Amino acid sequence: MPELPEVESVRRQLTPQLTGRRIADVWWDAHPHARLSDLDLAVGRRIERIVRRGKFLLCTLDPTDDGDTLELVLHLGMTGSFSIRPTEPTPTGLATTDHVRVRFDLDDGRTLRFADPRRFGRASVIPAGDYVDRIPTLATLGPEPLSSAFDPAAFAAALAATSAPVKAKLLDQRLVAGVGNIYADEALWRARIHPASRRVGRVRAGRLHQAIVEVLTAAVEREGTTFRDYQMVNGESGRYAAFLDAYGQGDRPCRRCGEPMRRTVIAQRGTTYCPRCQR
DNA sequence: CCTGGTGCCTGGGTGC
DNA sequence: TGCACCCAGGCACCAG
Repeated sequence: MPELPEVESVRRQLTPQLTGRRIADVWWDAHPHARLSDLDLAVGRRIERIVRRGKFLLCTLDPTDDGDTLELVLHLGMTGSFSIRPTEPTPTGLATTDHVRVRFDLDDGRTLRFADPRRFGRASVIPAGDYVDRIPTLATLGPEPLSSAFDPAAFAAALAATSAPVKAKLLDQRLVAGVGNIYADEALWRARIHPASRRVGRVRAGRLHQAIVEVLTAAVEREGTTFRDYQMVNGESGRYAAFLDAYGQGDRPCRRCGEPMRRTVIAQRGTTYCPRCQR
């Protein structure tokens, strides 16, 4: 379940490996449900830089001979991961046994492999910045939580504007970008807000804003959380799992008050919270 | 527009 | 041991 800290960790590992490299060849999975499109357009292009927006990785490609600027958009979904290894001398397509969905053969004898067992990830080449038509979620993405664009007053106003459970709003990506199930539970625990709460006033919104920033900052420092599937480009695990206070702690006492943590379902997502100190 | 519900996908776990 | 079933969840899509 790669969320902002995990995707940021992947970006930091990919950037020195891929920046300046030219994509010599691309192989990809023709599965009918694969969320892969126009990857052939990346052939011959050089990767100029990689930025992250929410849970998306955006790779800017150098202009084509026709002067078009394209962008490679990557999303890890639930189970996506990247690895870099020497290009196989005899290309045989994809190694489907380990769920490789895309192979980007680079100009330096190495291959970037995108594996994704559950096929929830995506990889698309689009005209740079053309999100409204191609990737609506990216077009309506909320502010980056670890930037000055994440404004407490605007966040409070957005929380007050609608009546869905606060956890659903955190998962929505339009109020704030990059928060998924793990860090939603963590931030709500830290802010002492019940995940099903439909009314979050200014004071609690301020606490939640601060909790989101703190939790994501701490998780980025630990290179994210490895709970099940996520791993980094180098195959290592994120180290934040040992610091989780809420997510996956359904059988433990609350680390703040000792009350047994409770597990429920909110917004169709498994949700763990403390019934005593999250009101 | 807002909200909640379903489906997509597959490995791993559970219960019989 | 085998097998049916269910669950994990980011996002697209749909209905009310």
